[in-house]
This record gives sequence, structure tokens and C-alpha cells, in this order.
Amino acid sequence: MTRQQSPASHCSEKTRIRLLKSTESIFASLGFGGLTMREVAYRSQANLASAHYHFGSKEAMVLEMLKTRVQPINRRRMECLEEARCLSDGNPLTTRQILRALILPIGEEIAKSTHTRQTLAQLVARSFTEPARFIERMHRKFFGELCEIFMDELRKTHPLVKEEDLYWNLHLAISSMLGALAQHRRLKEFSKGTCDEHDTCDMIERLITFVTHGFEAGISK
Amino acid sequence: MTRQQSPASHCSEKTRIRLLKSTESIFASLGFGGLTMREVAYRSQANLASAHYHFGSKEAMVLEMLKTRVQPINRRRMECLEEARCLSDGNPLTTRQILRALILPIGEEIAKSTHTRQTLAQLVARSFTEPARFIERMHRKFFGELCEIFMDELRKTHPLVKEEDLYWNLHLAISSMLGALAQHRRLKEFSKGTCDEHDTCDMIERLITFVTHGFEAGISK
DNA sequence: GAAAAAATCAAACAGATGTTTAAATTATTG
DNA sequence: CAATAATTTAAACATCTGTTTGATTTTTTC
Repeated sequence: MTRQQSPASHCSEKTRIRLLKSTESIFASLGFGGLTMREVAYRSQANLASAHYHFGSKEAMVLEMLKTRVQPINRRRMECLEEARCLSDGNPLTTRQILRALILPIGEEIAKSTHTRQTLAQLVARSFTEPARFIERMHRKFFGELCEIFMDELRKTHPLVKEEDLYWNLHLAISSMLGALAQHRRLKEFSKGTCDEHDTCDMIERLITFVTHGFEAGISK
Repeated sequence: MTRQQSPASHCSEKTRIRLLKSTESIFASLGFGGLTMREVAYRSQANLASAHYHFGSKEAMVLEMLKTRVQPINRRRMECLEEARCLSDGNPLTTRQILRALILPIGEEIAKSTHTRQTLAQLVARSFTEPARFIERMHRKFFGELCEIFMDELRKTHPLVKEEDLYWNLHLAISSMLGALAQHRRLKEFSKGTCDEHDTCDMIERLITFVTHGFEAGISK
């Protein structure tokens, strides 16, 4: 009758993790509709029923994968904001500092995952454009409060700017970030080899510059 | 033995068009995977087999819908560019004029289709983020040469700027445009009612300002 | 090392989906 | 009007999908 509270045995976890990794790469390239449990099981070298054993359903499995990927990025965003606050003690942050805190963590995560380089950019973008409702709900939960924190910071930096303008341009900045991630892999072909889409640092810096100036142009009118 | 070359009878065309309209709205909100032939048929008040009779397959039907929607926008883009050239006789266009020619036509089309207002924005965005390969191929075909024309125009305007920087920032501008369209419907909720996402003109003007300044910041370094 | 829990497995189920068929209906044409 | 083409229709087909079942194997625990 002794129920095991922490089922995290060593070897069994491995299957779980393999399943999550396969889920990640398939979801990133094919979306929720294109992902099939059979393909996930096959790529994980696991049995089809195992996936249901570990997660209960396809929806729950994808959600679990997204959470374990999105949460660290959001935590890092908060850290970046905090670091910036420390550096400019008391004074309001610059627009660039704020938007950098929003964008940089994704770049770090992309650079970190070497073998799944383009996957993560696609993953984030895909999860934002997914038609599936339960994913939208997840974003509202994880991203909603984060946005409000960033808005507060922007309010401090631009106390005289109308709420409407701040919201609009933060919205545009976020949309640009997501759009850039989503379209990331097209760059090389689009530029006929002139640009290297694998230089993540370069992309992130360009993106930060882009949205910072876009933002400031939008509020100074 | 007299084959009818133009099968466009009056009444039969109606079914075809109803099918395309249903295809458009369903694809916009659910993507290719989420669109089912049965749902299209049901909303069109047509028989399931009719859809196959008119288009041959699901893929061909969606492709047909996309073509009839995308092509007019691209034609309009070329017109806008031409108009701008006329206005500034001989002289290079401004960055704003060029990017406006890229973005404005979508705004016009969104404003035009009153009852499917948010649909078109979603449609364009969805078609760019679709995992389905045949849609990617379509974009390469329709959008590829257009981009090169816009690049040429940008080269004339910024003769001293490196190719790499021009490509990167045009890429970012396009990505921002698509991202903004894709995220469009989130604005109202995101801003807690402060912003009105239905004011298309406002959105387009803000977007143009945003990407113009983002672009120029990215190349002047 | 035996009992219990956890994990894996092959097989089947139930429902949905794109597509096809062949008959029925409508529209067009000479 | 009759014949021919175009369109619509109901029904079925074949495949794929998420999920469940029940037995089997592996791992943990006492």
C-alpha cells in the first residue's frame, strides 16, 4: 500500500525525455496537427502506448514539452530585466535595455541548443501561430503577466507617452520578434546566400536594433 | 464531339466560389491541417464530392484560393511602387515609400473585405507559417521575384550600404509585417481594451513607421 | 528473493478524413 | 425536344489518427 510519490526512477525517465525531444522537433516543423503519436513513438524508439502512459494524451504531451521549453526563457527574461535595473540604479531603463531583456533570452536558448539550432526558433514561432486553442490558453497564462511587467517598465521610461502608443508599439515589437523567428530559416534562400541565418548573435543584435528604433519612432509623434 | 472550352456557366460558378470562400475562412483560422473537406462542403451548402469535382483535391483547392487572394495584392504592390516612382521623378525613392508599397496593399485588401476583416490578415500570416510544403513552394514562386524587385529599389536608395545589411533588414521588415498580421487579433486582449485592433488604417500606418525606422537604423552603422 | 509497482508491448478499437464511384439531376446545345 | 455535357448527390472505400486494453516484462521495495 506504499504509494511511490516520486516516480522519477532513473531509467524510466529516459523514455519520457526521448518522447519530449521528439515531440519538440516534430511540433516545431509540422505543428500540432502534423504531429502524430506514432511518429513521436517511432523517433523515440518507444512504443506507441508508452506516450499515452507517460502523458495521458497528445495534448498533454505537447503542453508538457512547451512548458519545459517556454518557462526557462521567461524566467531568464525576468533576470535580464533585473540585471538592467541594477546597472542603471534607480534611473529608468532605456528602451533598448527593456526590449533586449525580452529578446536576448531566446537568442541564448537558441545558441545553447546546438543540435536543434533552428528548431527552437521555429518552436517558439509555431507555438504562437498554432490554431489549437489549448496552446493559445497556455500563452495567455505564461506570457500575459510577463507582458504587463514589461509594460510597467516602459511606462517608467516613457512617462509622457500615451498608453495606447506604448501598447501598440510593444505589440509591434513582440510581433516582429516572433515574425523574425518564424521566418528565420527563409533568410538564406531569400538573400541568395548573402546572409548567414545560423549566426544567432548577429540576428539577435539586428533584431534588437530594429525593434528598438521602430518602437521609439512609433511613440515620438 | 463539341468540347466546351469555357465551362463557366452562371449557376455552377456559384458553388465554386462558395467553396473558395469557405476554404478561405476555415484555412485562415485553422490552417491546412485543420481544414476538412466536409466542413468546407457543409459551410458552402454543397456536397462533399462537389469540392473534388471542382478542384480535384484538397491541396489544389487551397492553392486555388491562395492564388486568387495573393496575386491581386502583389499586383497592387507593383502599382504602388510605380506610383511612387512617378511622384519622385528620377530620384531614388525614400525607404518609407518602398516599404509602404510593400505593406499598404495588404491594408487596402483588409479594409476592402468588410465581413472577413480579420480573416485576410490571418490568411496571409497563416499561409506563411504553414508547415505544408506545397504552400511554401507557392510562396517561393509568387513572392521570390517580387522581393528582388523591392531589393533593387532599396539598392538604388542606399547605394553605399552593404548587400548583407539590406537583405537582413528587408527580411526583418517583411517578418515584422507578417508577424504583426499574424498577431493582429491578440492586440485588443493584450492591451486590455486600450487599443482597437479593427482600425486597419491606424495599424498599417503604425506598422510602416515601425519598419521604416527599424530598417534605417539597421543599415546606418 | 518475493511481492508490488512501474513500464513496455502488440493488438485492436472507434472515429475522422481525403478520395472515389456510379447513379441521378440539372443545364446546355444543336 | 432530344441528346449531350456539366453538375450534384449519397454511399462507400481505404487509410490514418488518438486512444484503450490486457498481458508481459522490467524495476523497485521490503
